[in-house]
Amino acid sequence: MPELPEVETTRRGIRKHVEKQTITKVIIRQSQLRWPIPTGLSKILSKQVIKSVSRRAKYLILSCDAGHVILHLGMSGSLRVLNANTPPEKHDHIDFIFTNGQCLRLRDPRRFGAVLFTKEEPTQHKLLKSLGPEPLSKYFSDHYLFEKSRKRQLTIKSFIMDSKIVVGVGNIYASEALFRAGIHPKRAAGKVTKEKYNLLTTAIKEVLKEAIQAGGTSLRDFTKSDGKPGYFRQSLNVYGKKGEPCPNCNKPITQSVIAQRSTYYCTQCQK
DNA sequence: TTAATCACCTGAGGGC
DNA sequence: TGCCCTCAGGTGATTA
Repeated sequence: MPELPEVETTRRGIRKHVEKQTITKVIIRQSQLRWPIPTGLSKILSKQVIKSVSRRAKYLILSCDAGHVILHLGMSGSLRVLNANTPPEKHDHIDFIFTNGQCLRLRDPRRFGAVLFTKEEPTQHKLLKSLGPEPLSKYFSDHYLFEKSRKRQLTIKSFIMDSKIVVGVGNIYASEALFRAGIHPKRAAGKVTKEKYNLLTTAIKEVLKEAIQAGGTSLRDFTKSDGKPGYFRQSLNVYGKKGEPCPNCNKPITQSVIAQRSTYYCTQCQK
């Protein structure tokens, strides 16, 4: 399931194959994703050169002179670069065909992903303009989180998963970062101390950096752009480890549901 | 304004 | 082996 490290891994994987390539056409097999793929996309992108592949939060942005393609991988999406003659398989919804005979292919079994197009600056698109800072940027700090959290009653886990606060912290990495920082996931965000936010900020940055270096976390659905799995799963301390001993104190890991999401934590180490 | 819940979708896995 | 049910999860929309 793609979170920020998986999206960044994908961006790095496809970038060298896609940048400076000229699109000949776009083949849409299934337009009903999270939102319908814009009609006329093939005509708009025909003969366009992809100038850059960038990322904002979990959105990938393919930029060309005509505008910007905004891609979201949703829950189960993956992008691969392969020969355009490779027969599509089930759930291969869209191909961007290039003049060099290659194509960029989106597969998304659960169809929670999205393919959108905008002529405006992508950061001003309605989906992107209200997003919080990138967690690995200098704008994401303990001071920022502390100030944003004052008087907030929601749980700290929901708080750090709110993309208006900070982008890219999904369910897996929220559990892992809170464990590293020693913060109970059900604690009210407004009750967390400045010192704990310092630990949490560091933990979020660390866990995301490590996951990017490992090529993401492969659970059920995620493979990298080369089709290989990511390896950060081997570094998870609590996620998916209900009943297993805590790596710090050996007390069994607890699972409960917070904001409709499975949450894993140690009641001994996280207060 | 804030917080909680719903809806979308399909594959995996468990129970029978 | 096959069927049925539950669970998983990102995020915008809706509701309270």
